[in-house]
Amino acid sequence: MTTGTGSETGRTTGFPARPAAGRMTRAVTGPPAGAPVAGALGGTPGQPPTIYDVARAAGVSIASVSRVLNGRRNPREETRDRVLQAVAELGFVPDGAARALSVRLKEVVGVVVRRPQPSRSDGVFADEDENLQFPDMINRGMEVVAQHYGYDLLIRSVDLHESDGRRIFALARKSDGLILHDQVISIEQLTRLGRQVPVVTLAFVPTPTTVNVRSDNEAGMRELIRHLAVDHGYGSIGYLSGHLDSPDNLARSATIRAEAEAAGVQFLNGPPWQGDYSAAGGARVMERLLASGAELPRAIVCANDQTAIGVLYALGQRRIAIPGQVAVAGFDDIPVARHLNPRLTSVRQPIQDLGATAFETLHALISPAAGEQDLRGRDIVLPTRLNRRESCGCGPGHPDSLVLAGTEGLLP
Amino acid sequence: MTTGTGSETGRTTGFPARPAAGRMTRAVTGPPAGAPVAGALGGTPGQPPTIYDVARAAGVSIASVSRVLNGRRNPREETRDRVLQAVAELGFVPDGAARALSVRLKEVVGVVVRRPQPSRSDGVFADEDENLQFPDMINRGMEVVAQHYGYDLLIRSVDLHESDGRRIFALARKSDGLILHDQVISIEQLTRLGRQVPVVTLAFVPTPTTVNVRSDNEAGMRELIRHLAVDHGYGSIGYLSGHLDSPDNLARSATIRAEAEAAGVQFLNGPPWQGDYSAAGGARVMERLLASGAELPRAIVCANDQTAIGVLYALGQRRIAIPGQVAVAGFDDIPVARHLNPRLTSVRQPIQDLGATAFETLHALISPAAGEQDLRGRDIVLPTRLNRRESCGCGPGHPDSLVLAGTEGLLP
DNA sequence: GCGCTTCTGGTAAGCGCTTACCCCGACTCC
DNA sequence: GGAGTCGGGGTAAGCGCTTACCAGAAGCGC
Repeated sequence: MTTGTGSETGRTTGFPARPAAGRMTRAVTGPPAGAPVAGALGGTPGQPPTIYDVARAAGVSIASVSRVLNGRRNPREETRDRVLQAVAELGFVPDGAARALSVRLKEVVGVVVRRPQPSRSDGVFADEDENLQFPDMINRGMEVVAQHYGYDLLIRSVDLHESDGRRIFALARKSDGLILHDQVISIEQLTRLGRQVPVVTLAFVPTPTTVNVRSDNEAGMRELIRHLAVDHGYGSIGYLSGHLDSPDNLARSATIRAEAEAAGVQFLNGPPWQGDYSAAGGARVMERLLASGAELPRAIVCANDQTAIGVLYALGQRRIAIPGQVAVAGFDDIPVARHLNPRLTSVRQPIQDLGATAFETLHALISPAAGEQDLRGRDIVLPTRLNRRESCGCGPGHPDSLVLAGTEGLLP
Repeated sequence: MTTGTGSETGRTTGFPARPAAGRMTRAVTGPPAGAPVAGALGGTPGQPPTIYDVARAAGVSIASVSRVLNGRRNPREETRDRVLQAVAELGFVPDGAARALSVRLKEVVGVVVRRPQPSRSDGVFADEDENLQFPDMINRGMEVVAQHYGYDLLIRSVDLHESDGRRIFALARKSDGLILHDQVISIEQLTRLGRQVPVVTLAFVPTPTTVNVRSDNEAGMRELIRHLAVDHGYGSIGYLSGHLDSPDNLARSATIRAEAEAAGVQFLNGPPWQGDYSAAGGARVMERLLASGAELPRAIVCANDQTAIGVLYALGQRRIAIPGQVAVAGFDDIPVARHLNPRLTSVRQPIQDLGATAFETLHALISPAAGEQDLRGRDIVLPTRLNRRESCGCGPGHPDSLVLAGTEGLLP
C-alpha cells in the first residue's frame, strides 16, 4: 500500500474503542446512563445516536419515537414535531441490525456470483475480467429494482461449484433471501437451501422449493441457426460449447443440433469443441483445431460472446477471413460485441431484465402480496432476439447494421 | 414478467407466516416453548433453527453453544462434541442481525456507486453500460479481500451528486463502514459522514475524518504526454475532459497543460472540449468540433477510455485516419481498450488494486490493529503506467503491441 | 354525572445472539 | 483437612429496535 502526499494533520481523535458487549452500560429500562449526546451535531466523533438519545432529546418515550418514524398509530402533532426535530438535530437513523432483529426482516438479499477462475492463461487474455460484465450487468438490473423496494444487495463470490455450500448458507443468514448466479451450487444443496430460505436461481433449473429465471435459449438459438443455414446458406456449423454441465450450454447445444439437422446442415461438436465460456478457452480450442489440420466448418457458433472473442482472435492470428472464410456468432450480446472487429453477430439476452425479474421474484417469495400464488417450482423464461452484425456475413449495408468505431478509417 | 413452462407442481407449502415481533413466543428465559425442531433435517420448511434449538438438542445451555462456536474458553470435549453434532444435524448458522447487534459488528461494508445517467443518447451508445466496467472492476477487487476478512459488500447506487445524502447515511447503518466511489457526495456531507462512521473514498479527496484512495493521475498523464510530444513529436494536443468537478479530471487536466507547455506543444482545451466521461459525450464533442470546422490537434487525449471510444467512433464516421491524421489516447485501460480498432493507447490504472486497497484501508479504520496509526486524513496513491498501443501511432511492430481480433482478416 | 369508548403515551417484552458474573466441583498446597 | 485455585457450565443482562399491553385523559350519550 503506497502512502502518498497525505495532509498529515495528525489528529488524535480515534474512533472511541467500543465497549465489549454485555451488561454494563444501560439500566434495565429507560435511557442509557450518561452517554454523551452523540450525532452529527457537534464536531464530536462518537457512536451514532440511538433511539434513546432521540427520545431523551424530544422528551418522549422511545415508543413514541418509533411510532412517529414508522407512521404507526397517529401521534399528536406536537409529539410528532418534537420527535422529528430531535431526529433531524441528532441525525438519527435506526440501526439496521437492531431493526432487522426486531421486525425479522433485513431488507437485504444475498447475491452469489461465480468467481472467475484463476486465470490459467497468459498473454492477451491474461486479466480477462470482461468476463465480469455479464453477471455484473445482471446485478445492476437487480440493484435498480431492489432499491425500489428498499432493499440492498449483499454480494459474495464463490468458487465454481463450491463444494459444501457453507459460504452460501452463511450468506443466507445475513439476508432475507438469495439470488444465485449459474453454477454456484448443486441441485441437492439448492433444494436443501430452498427449504430454509427463499431462493431464486439464474440460468439453472427450478426445484420444488426454488424458482429459476432464465432466458429463452431455444428460441434465440433457433433464430440464429436458421439465419446461418437458411439466410446465408452455410452448409456446416460448429458449436464451440461452454461448461458441459451448464443448463444454458445444454439447451443451446441441443437446439443447435436439432436445428442443424432439420436444415440438413452438417453439425460439428464433441470433445475437440469443448470450451469453457472464456475468451482464452475459445482461443485455445480454435488453435488446437487449426493445429490438428481439421477442416473448419463454414460457420462457428460460440456458447457465449466471451468465447467468440477468443475465436475471433485465434482466427485473426491465422489470417483467416471473418466472415469471408469462416462466419462467427456469439450469444449474450454483451456491449463489447459491438466494438469487435468484425462486429459480432449475437443472440441478445435481456441481461438487465434477468436481474430485475430475479429480484422481483425473490421479493414475491419473501413477502408475498395478499392472494399472490406461490411461485416456487416455477421456471421463468425471458425472450431473446438475434442481433445480426458483420461477423455472420451480414454486410455493413444490412439494415440492422451500423457503422462503427473507426473501422472505415482503416479500410482503404 | 413472463411465466414460462413451469413445472406446475402446485405445491401448497408456503413459507409459514412469521408471527409479528413482540412478546409472545418465548418464556422470559430458557428455550422457546414448543417450537417444532426446525432446520435442514426433515423436509419441513420453517424458520431456521436458533441457538436455543441447538442448546436443547445438545442438552446444554445457549452459553455453551455460543462458546463452542466462537472458540471461547475451553469447553470440555464432551460438551464440544454434543454441540457440534447438534449444530450439524440442525444445520445451524447464527443469525447475522442478532450477532451484529450483540457484538456491534456487522461484517458488512457499504459500497456506493454512481448510477449511470439515464442515457440521453440514442443509437450506437444507447445502452452504454460498459460504463459499469470500471466501478465494477473496482468492486471486484474489494470483494476479494473483503472475503478474506469475512466481510461482504452491500452495494447501493445513487444519482450523481445525490442531493441530501440521505440514502448514503441510511446505508451506513446497515454496515460497519462505507466505501464511496467518485462523485456520489459533497465534501461537506463527506466530512459529516466521516464523523459518524469509517469512510474511504475513491478518486476524491481526503477529509480530516476520511481516507481517500486514488491512482497517480499526474505520473500517468505525464508519461503519456511526454510520449506523444517527445517520442512521437506531435505538435498539438487536445484534452477532451471529463466532469469538470471530478478531482481525477482536474488532476489530469492540470498535468497535461503543464507538460504540454513544458514540451512547447500547443494545448487545446476549454468549453468546446468538455465531455462527461461517457462514449456518447466523447462522440458528441467530436462531432461538434468537426462540424464547426475547427482544425483538429495532432493528438487527442481523452479523460477516460469510455470517452475515447466515442472519439474513435466519431472520427471513424468522418473517415479520419487514426493514428495517421489524429492520434488518440485514453485513460484507465479498461479491458475493451484492447479490442478496439485501432487498439487504444491508454494509461493503466491498477483498477482492482484500487478496490483492494480501499477495503484494506477501511478495515483498518473499522478494527485497527494494535498500535496501528490512524489513517484518517490520508491520501493513498497507487501507481499508474502507460500502455502503448496503436491509436497513438505506435505500430503493430511495437514491442508492447499485439496483433488482435481478426483485424488483418479485414485488411487487404 | 357516570360508565363507556376513543385516543395517546408510556412500560416492558422479546427478536437471537455474546458474555460478565456467579456457582460448584475438583485440585492443590500447606 | 481446610482454604485457595482453577476450570467449566449456567443464568441473565444487554445490544437497539418494534409493538402488545396498560393506564390516564378526554369525549360522549343517556
